[in-house]
Amino acid sequence: MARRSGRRPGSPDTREAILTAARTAFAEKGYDQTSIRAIAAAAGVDPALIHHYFGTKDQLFLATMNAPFDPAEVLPRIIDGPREETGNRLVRFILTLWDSPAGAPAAALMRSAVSNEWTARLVREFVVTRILAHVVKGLDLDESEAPMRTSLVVTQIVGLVMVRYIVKVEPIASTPPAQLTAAIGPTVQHYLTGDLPAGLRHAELPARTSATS
Amino acid sequence: MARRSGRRPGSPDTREAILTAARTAFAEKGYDQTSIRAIAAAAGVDPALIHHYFGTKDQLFLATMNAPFDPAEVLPRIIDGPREETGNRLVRFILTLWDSPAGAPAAALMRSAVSNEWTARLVREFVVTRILAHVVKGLDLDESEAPMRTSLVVTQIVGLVMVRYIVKVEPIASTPPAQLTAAIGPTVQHYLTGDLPAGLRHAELPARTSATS
DNA sequence: GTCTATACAGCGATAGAC
DNA sequence: GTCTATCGCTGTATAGAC
Repeated sequence: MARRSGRRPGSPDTREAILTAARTAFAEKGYDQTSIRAIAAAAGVDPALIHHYFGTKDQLFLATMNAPFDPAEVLPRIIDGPREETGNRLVRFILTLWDSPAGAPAAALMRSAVSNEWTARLVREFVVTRILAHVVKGLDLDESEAPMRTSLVVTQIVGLVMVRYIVKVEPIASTPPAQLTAAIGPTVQHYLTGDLPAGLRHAELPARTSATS
Repeated sequence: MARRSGRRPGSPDTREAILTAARTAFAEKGYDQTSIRAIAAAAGVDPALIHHYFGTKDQLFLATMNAPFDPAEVLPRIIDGPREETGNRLVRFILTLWDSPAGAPAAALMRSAVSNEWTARLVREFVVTRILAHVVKGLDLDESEAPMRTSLVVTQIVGLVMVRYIVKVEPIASTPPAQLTAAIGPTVQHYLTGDLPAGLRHAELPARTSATS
């Protein structure tokens, strides 16, 4: 948890020091803007050691992504409970995740997904399939509506995360989780189980736009 | 509009060629990931010419930002009309802006704001103050509620833009603007004029979180 | 195991020849 | 006006000495 401060010659847990330094660095700057040298400096080790332990920069990034949380253990906290409060539980889960140490890899992933194609794919598969797919599945929705409902939920969640943790716009960045949940949870709930406007109920997506002005 | 393809020795409108190439490059890669050399190659000019015309890379970026649209001309399209449909008009405006050529600078700004501090400030001031502040002002809201309502709107708008234009998650990325407006407009409307949960009605933001788990 | 030294590529920016 | 050449810097990655 604590960042390595001084020099650490001959430390046995150099590997862990590199990992934690890499986590915070990636979380703050994103993948592209984080240099191996900077990670090495923060960890108090030599840059060459990083390559020695983890190989390439990509492999190091993936190593920091491992085991931020266990989906099987955490999913019930979103799924179990009254159906009408799934939105609240989802928002609350997101906020507690990001406010915890496990939020650092998530921040890194978000920051990197914007300018990096393969991390963007990681986001889609990780967040969408590993979390939201299970949540939606437990709500016995019309299967043809599920993708659109999921996407709408993603817009609200991604926007919340971006504004609160990445761009840090006030007052959202300083609002307590409980109140934020009360404000945004109902929106997510509506996207999950509320009425969808006619036309996007089913997955019929016309190639033409009808009215834009 | 069309990207310069071949070589253009001695062209009189080299400046414009550079600008359009820069716009699309910044829009696709963001500020940091776009190199002067890449822009020059796309425009079919020499890298040194870019410095000659625009000075530094920052100045070139700012030059591409100029005049995507005129707020004074476009704001009435959001403000004028029934108060209960302001959310719809706002979402529709965002979608038409981003689907138009003027969306390229906006995309560049969004992509860059994530990893770049001074472009993030640009986003906050440009989008929030130059657009949303005027919209909110026209709704005769409780002044103490305005910042929180604006922030909530920003979460939904930013999320929509991120999912549709930056990360391009389906089916949102392919949904016609009209149907997207119908789905998300009411959310924005609710954040603007709907009931806020007790506790964040006013700007009293306790430093402690009350209940997170 | 750990670190010094360095190879190699790409960046923004500048000077100056044509 | 346009382009060649180059400087100074930073990045990843590797080879090899201790």
